Amino acid sequence: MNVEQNIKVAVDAIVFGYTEGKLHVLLIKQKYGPMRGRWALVGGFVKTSESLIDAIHRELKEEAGIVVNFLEQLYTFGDDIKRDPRMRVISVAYFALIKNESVDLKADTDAEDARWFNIDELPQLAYDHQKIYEVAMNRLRAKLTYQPIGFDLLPKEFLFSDLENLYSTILDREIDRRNFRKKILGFEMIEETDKFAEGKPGRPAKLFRFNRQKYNRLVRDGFHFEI
Amino acid sequence: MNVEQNIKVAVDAIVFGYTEGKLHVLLIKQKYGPMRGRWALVGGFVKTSESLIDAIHRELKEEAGIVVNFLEQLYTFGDDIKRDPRMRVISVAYFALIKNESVDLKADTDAEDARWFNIDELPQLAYDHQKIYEVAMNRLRAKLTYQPIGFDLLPKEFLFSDLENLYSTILDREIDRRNFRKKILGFEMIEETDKFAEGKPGRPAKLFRFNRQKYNRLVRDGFHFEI
DNA sequence: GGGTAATAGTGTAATTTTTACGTTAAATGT
DNA sequence: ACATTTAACGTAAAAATTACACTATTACCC
Repeated sequence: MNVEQNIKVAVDAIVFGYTEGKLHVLLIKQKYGPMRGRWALVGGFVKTSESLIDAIHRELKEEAGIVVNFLEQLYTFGDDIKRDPRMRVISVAYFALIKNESVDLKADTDAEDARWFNIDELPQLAYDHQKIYEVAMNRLRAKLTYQPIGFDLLPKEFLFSDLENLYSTILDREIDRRNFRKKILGFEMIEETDKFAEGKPGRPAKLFRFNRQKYNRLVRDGFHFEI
Repeated sequence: MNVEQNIKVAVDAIVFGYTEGKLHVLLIKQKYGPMRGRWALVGGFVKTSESLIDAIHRELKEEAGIVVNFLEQLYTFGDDIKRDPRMRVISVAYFALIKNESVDLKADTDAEDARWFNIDELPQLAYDHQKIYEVAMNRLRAKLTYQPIGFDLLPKEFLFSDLENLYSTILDREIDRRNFRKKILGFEMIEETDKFAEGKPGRPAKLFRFNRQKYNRLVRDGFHFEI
């Protein structure tokens, strides 16, 4: 069978990280092509015999040298025929979260540079990547309230104040410390460690750990996370 | 620029309808190709200069002669390299709802037949369409609880008992009639008409109407629908 | 070593939301 | 007129959410 169609398929990933109390996005400076010099999401063309998920994993490794912590399909952008000026390209966008501790960015052939940008200081983005970013921010905010993805942005062991801060930063609203703690602890999916934070003024805070097994068990039994 | 890639892009729509208290899915009997004789979702290849959304609207019209009431992207299926045995095809799947009153199915060139199937009596589906159906059912159930999409499956004017029935059928759980009515009416987005149901035993029921403008206004003001 | 500044940690009462539940109302068919 | 069928409705108990302020533990400075 011969299908008369000339559409190329790309994958792009929007990767969020959280450092120093701020949300960041990973961008790659384009080395070639019509968007040379502009910053863009991690991404590239899918190979003919490669699954979409393999393609995005490959690009994350090639362009930034990272392995992410959470990854899911976001949306497929294919309504703007001219989103790539060279030819018809549709992009299957992925949404990713990474614990910043695990990040060691390394630029590679396709990219002149890979960098984290504070979301309040994003440069002008290539292609329709600004649109993808906006869809992703909405997904992040929505998802944060009904799935425990905040833990995928924090180190394995974290402070309650960090978690609280992450929520109030991303959701952009104040959170009552006591009620928040009560609620989260009530879920019984995070555990105290016997370690304490060091090098900060004030009373040292306990470190906590998210127990994904416990969470999965709860979900199996019909539990629904909700902030 | 020349990209070495030979992937074809298709769109498929899973269309839900609700008639006689049962949920139905629209299927097309394949006339040609490797799945000849099998039932499949509405769909086909995207044209090179056609947006994805135009493509799915075109297929819905060509293959079934329908205009749907609600349409959104569901997921892009592209991880199974052999989902189409002929060549590499990825499918951008759409999720659609239709008021059955407006349905007048007409088969066309690509399809030998277009038919509604009760979801409890689905035939074996072509390609990976069973998988798409399952993802869509999950989306339908989830979405029903946090967006007023039930109204997109009912006639413009409907009975409370129909709405209640729709919810308990799709969510597969019992619903307390009084609490349900109280909650829905409390949202102030549906209106009484001065008409009554006819031709049924028992006390005649009032017909109601969903007011989308009111709903949109509520959403603008921060309202969140939730059953 | 005592005071101050900084962050961590905790409980209770009021309000709101959700749940559970039974009786009367209006029509049709015999 | 009476039996059957579905519609319509309100209240009390329970649960969840919100609002709110003080004590605890450390480091630093004098």
